[in-house]
Amino acid sequence: MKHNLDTVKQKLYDKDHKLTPQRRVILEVFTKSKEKHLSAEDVWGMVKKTYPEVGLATVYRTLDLFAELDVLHKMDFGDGRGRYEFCESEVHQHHHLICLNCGSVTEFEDDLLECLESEIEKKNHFKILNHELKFYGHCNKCH
Amino acid sequence: MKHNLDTVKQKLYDKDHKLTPQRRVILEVFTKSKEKHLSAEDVWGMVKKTYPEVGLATVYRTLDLFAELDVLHKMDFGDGRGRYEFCESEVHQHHHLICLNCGSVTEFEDDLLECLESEIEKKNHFKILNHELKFYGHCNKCH
DNA sequence: GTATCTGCAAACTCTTTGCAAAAAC
DNA sequence: GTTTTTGCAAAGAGTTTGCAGATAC
Repeated sequence: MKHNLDTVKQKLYDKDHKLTPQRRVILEVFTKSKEKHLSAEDVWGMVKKTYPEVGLATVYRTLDLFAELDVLHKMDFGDGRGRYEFCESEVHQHHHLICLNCGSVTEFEDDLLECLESEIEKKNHFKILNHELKFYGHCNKCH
Repeated sequence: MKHNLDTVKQKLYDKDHKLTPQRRVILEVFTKSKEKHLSAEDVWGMVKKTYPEVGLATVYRTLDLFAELDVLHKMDFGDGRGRYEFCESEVHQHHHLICLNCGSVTEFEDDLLECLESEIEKKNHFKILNHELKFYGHCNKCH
């Protein structure tokens, strides 16, 4: 699932939403930023560079909307603010190593959980839609 | 690691904290409540039944303190409020199935991750202190 | 032209903090 | 007696909402 302007436009129109310059710029921020896990305030700061009059409320509303359309994925690293990144797939995200000292977030991929899921689903009568695995500890800079 | 009044008392005294009636009652709430994942407001509601004049700030401060002493473990289920439960072990907590419809939280145990950890530590130069695994989906009531 | 979207300010929720009085030891 | 702890009220952070004007199509 690769998101470009056209696929997002389509998703918006499918649900009677419009493509506004604000939404376009917010989307651009995510394609261009090298930091992946952006908070609303982060996004706002970057959007204002090309669109200074944008409101923070618009950023929040847009991030919400994009999360609803499965364009962005909302995460929580326990620091009291939501973080957003592009949805990797329809189903599962990758996982995160979170440094308790400096707060840095590293990603890693793993398929081990997939095989666990069907077992857990059966045992608990629970339909799994997504999973989230986080390791907390100290990164190589903070040893 | 089983926490009773005496072990907690010891932990408090070890760090020059005092055992107050408020702290005693808050601890009791966790031993007596059948719902395990309590928010500060939850705890406050239950504490007030036996100690009506307690302040919410005291509850927050006590939960913080207990988390620092590894008596309680603070969690986050993505609903914008912190949740607390007894620490299961010095190292790792169990994991959670979170229903996206009704918000119910079920627990499950699994040791599969333990074997993953040393591999991840080596590959990423990351010292893992704790991990957190959550499955989001629909519980048996909400199918 | 009409429904959606925006910016602003105000409201809201959860949590933290400053302070003087109270309590633990 | 000293230090920690408490309750209160006020402040703080992050997020949401109501509304009138603006914009996409």
